[in-house]
Amino acid sequence: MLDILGDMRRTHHCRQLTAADIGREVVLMGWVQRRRDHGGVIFVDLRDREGITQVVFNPDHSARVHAKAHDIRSEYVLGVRGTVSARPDGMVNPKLNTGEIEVLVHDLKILNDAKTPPFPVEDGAEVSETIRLKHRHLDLRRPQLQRSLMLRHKVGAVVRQYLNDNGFLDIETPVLTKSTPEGARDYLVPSRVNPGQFYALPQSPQLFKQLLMMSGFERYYQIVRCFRDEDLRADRQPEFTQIDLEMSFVGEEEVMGIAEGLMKTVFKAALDRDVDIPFPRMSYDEAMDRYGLDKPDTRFGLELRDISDIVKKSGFKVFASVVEKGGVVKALNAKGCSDMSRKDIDDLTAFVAVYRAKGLAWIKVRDNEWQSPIAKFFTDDEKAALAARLDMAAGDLVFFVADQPKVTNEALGHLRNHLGKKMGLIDEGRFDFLWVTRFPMMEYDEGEKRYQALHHPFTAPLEEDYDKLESDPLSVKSRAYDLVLNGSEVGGGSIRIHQRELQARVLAALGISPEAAQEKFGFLLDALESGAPPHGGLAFGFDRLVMILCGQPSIRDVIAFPKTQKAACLLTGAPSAAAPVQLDELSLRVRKSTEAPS
RNA sequence: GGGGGCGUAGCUCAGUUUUGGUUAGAGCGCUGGCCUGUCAAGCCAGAGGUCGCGAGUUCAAGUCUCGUCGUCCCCGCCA
Repeated sequence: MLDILGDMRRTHHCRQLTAADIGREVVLMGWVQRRRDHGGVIFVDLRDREGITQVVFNPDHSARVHAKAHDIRSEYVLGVRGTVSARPDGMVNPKLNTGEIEVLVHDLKILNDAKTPPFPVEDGAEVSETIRLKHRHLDLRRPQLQRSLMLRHKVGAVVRQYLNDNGFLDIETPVLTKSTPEGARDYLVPSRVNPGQFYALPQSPQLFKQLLMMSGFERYYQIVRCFRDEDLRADRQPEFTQIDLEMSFVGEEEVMGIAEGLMKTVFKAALDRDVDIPFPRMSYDEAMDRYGLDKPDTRFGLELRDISDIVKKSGFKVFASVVEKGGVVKALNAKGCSDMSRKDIDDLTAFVAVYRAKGLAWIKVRDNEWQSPIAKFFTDDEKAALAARLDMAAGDLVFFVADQPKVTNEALGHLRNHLGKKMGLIDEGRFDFLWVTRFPMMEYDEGEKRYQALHHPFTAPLEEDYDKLESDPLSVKSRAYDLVLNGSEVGGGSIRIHQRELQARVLAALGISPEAAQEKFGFLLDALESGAPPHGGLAFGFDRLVMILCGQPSIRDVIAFPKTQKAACLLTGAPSAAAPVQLDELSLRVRKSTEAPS
């Protein structure tokens, strides 16, 4: 069979040729971005993954090739042989890297034709995501996605290089593994040879990497797929990728140091930017106090201020009674926003209502007075104290939320981010890293009436808090740390528990009985008795990190084949019904209403 | 599980409320013709519609009602 390429082999890619190549004979291969047929001369913008070069078919140069070029349409696959030529005077295209030259074609191979694409394959074309995902193979031809996925590759490559250089071993862990009913919902895989039994896909390789430390590998990493069967978001996919690492004989400093070096390396390689290390650190309590969230965006101020002490005895009963009941009143001062309309404020009230805030009080600071529905409730002393605490000046607009700490912080924390964007306070060119440390070990789950690990149950408590594990579990701080970048959690980890007795105490504090602990984590508890070294580690959200590096608003934009909000793949049609034969083999039966048509 | 937005030509949208009414429009793309320097090529002509789907109200539904499906954003959820 004759190879369609014949003797034609690519010599250059479509971003490579410059004025220095004028006169050379070259072969380019790629897709037709656009064809401009002037009846006489025909121009084709030829695109490959690197860029675009204009190729020219001139009847005076080769009538045969020119005639053939009439059949060319968008997205046809071409091989062209021709001579690199200077563009005529005044015809240079400054918008193209290769705009100084063009290739005058004397040999054309149409390697494949193509149907008219359902949407233009180019950046800036506003096409619905549904259509794009249905034809993802075409969507992926767009330069933006090509750049993003190439950057993703580059980041992965430098991560591996950096970790290899620092003594980490890339070790694979199972994908078909054991369900750990703590935490997120598992994806389950039925076992054919064990009827009625299921594997779970890993939510992370957490326990395996700890076991590898116990096995003596000392430094482990993996760029690894993780699975969580929870509802999707712009930054959450059911399968996602982590840069997962673990180290033995270390404390927080060593793990954070490796992570900082890794980020520095990545930012240099990906964006040619120098980031300052070490990164600043902030305790969880301070983050909540100043920003209301455990992942503060530190690129702008607009910090929250607790004013509970000032208003607890005020005539404004809403504030006073919230403080009375153990809640907090916090405020943020939107400097210079006093011209905000009533509708704007109503919209913001609706915005915080999403986070369960029952209202949003406000004060507009005018030259000589406060314009506010609540100002009349405060004494002159209280007003003076508020003005001082909140740095109120003419032109300011101050917002207040009064509720239980969780609600107040969450509402104002998100309002802060919202206003930060709206008021243009964020320098988009900035990358602010922040370590958030000293997380609480656990929180109380009102719904399930029990304590839950904030991080995960294998996180070590601070040594000084050991004795409070039973008596005052909510006050116990952990040796966990999250890495926050521009208000987004990009990584998290901890020093782990490496002593069986302590692990048993923590599991007990979480309300897990010794029997249940043995059943779920027995293999870990056993391993902890066999000489487990002190160890700790960290995992980065690879997709999120690449998303930020690419300046994209969704991780779907940095994943080749992402899923929709209903966890469907529009390209392949997954998920789909299973054939009755398959279900039989797996000893499964599906409810009638959802059965596959047979 | 809940709240909100969107669904009309291949694509992006207008038309949908105020006011249900004959033949549903535009731009881009596509097809054909003309055209030898364009790069958002130009000029002329043309084709292209299950108004997401299903019921209902009505003399009459893209438009009103109910349901349903898909998609996006958010809350819950995501140790």
